[in-house]
Amino acid sequence: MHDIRMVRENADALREGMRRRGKLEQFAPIIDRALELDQDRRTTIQAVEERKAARNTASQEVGRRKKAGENADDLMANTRALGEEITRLEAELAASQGELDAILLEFPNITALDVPEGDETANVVARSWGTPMAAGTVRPHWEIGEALGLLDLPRGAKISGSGFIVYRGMGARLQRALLNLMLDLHTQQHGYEEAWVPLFVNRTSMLGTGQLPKFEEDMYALRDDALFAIPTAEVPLTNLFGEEILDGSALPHAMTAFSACFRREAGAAGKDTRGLLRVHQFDKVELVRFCAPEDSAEQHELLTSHAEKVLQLLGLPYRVLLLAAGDTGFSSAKTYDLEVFAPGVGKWLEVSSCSNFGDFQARRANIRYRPAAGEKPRFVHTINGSALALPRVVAALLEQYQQPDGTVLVPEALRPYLGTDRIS
RNA sequence: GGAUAGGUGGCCGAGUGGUUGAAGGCACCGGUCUCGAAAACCGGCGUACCGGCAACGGUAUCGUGAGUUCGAAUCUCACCCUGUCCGCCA
Repeated sequence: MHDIRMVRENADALREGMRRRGKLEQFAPIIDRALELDQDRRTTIQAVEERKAARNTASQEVGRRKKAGENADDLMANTRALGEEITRLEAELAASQGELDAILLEFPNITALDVPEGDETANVVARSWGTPMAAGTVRPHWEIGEALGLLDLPRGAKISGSGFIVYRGMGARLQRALLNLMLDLHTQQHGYEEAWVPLFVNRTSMLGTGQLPKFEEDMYALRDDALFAIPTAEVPLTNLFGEEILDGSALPHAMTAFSACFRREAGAAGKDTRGLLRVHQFDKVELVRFCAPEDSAEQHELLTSHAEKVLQLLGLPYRVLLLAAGDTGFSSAKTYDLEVFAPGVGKWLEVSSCSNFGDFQARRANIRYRPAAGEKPRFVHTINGSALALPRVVAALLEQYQQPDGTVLVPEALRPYLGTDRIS
């Protein structure tokens, strides 16, 4: 969410931000409307507060007179009239304010200056690691998974629907092994505090991180309770400190959590849906960092390197994409996608998205910090990223480490967790 | 799910419908004292919005939202949350 003062005093910066995302046409009239509503709102606030001040003064005088046994009927009539006017003006104010609030929640974040303009064709490979195998030299993961009894997609579809995976045998254990590897790495080597969080959260939390109001159709919602299934642990982790003022000396603060993630993928039907490429429920280890604004660029690089470290340990060649403005997520100011190469399907698969949100989420969720005792609270910056999302890592792993005899070699770092050096 | 007791500032804790943003204490910050520290004493100390270059002024805020009233932390209603007891349950 953007500061209404920024919109008011620097509407051009907001327009420029929307232009870089390729959305100026869509948002220009809404920006104008916001400015208009802000003007209305401030005019009405002044009118309301002027009358409230008058009422407060008069009411106190009523009290004084009554205590002294004097008559106050005239004052009371006067104040009653003021009250009616206040009621009317407040209704006006609520209308302007309500529309303005709704609009402010609709603007995406303004991307950072070093983010390239344009749509996804303007994405930039920032760096890469390892040498990808030639595409098409090995079988796709769904064939390997079925042959080794790791995946049972038909039964997943039977009990839940397409896009719901059943892992079996070493396939199931592989989930556990990967999660433990990642959590151990981040808590023991990278300094993250581990959390275990609810999978269902309320509407306020979903608004706080920016999933709502725009993307409600992508979320699973419960029928009888006002709760949503989380699409990522980013939601509970970030909202943990909503409405709080953190101690500046405790920043940056880093949290990690494993969670199941639920996504309806409403707009993605039929696109890259085979095997493990796009599923409705998956496990993921998430990293979140809270920091002071001046540190966020550096903290973003640090978090991204933590996610990369997992791929390096697993020996999976990957590239780091700096997303162009038009491809950058709604709440994000700057995003690196980590893509791992899956030689069986012959594609780069997104396994992590590491974003710097600036104060965008912090404003929505009201997460602040006090730089030092006696100083004013400021909004924190939030940064998060997957490290990593499991299904596509599993896909790449099976394909990359497939052997001519059909078995799958286990990368060194994973062996203690999986309890074997080969899946057969 | 039923019954019952509660939700006041960073924390604890007063508060009769009328100068209550809210006593008191703790914590914190600054100062005096001291070689230094502690203690003691003095002063300061929530957040947000509106107006103003600023000084400052105004408004709101006692779980949330409505309502009664000239006026609500205080009265009414609904909801949320917490404690306790009962029921159910992995």
